[in-house]
Amino acid sequence: MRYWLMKSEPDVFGIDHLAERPGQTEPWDGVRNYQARNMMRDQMQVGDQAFFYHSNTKPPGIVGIVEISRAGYPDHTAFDPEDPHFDPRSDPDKPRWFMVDVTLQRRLKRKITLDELKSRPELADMRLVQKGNRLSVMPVEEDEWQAILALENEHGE
DNA sequence: GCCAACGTTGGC
DNA sequence: GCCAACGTTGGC
Repeated sequence: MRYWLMKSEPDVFGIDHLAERPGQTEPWDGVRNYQARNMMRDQMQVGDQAFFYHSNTKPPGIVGIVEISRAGYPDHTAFDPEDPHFDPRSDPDKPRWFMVDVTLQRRLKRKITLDELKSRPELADMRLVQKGNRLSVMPVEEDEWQAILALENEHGE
């Protein structure tokens, strides 16, 4: 079992949207970055867990935990000209983009902010806290995962 | 709203 | 294959 972190803008698709979906499950569609695509297509497995991170909001941070409930499969939004994530280069017979399904496991008791993650020496190696990071899907080491969960029960800054 | 960082595209 | 131009991400 692996651990991940997945970013989304709460105005576009946040944890409240996920909570309202049938089965609290939703395809993680629209990812158009090859590194993120490769991880979803090749590495994510059913049962893996991921932090749900809210980006482009004040303050950005981790708000919940989701489980990967379906492994990588073609992102059909790339085939639909009406869809904002349409990509004419993705052929249904040879899809360029992939997605997974995520199911809400639980919300965190409080948002663990990016500032807080940055302040922790044990998390300094996380790609999330490094300058210029733009990857929307990234692996999280098990010790980092546990360290972040431990923060949940501490007071915020 | 700004803009630094970074990924992608395409001319050469 | 290089790299300038361009588009996007995402913190601030």
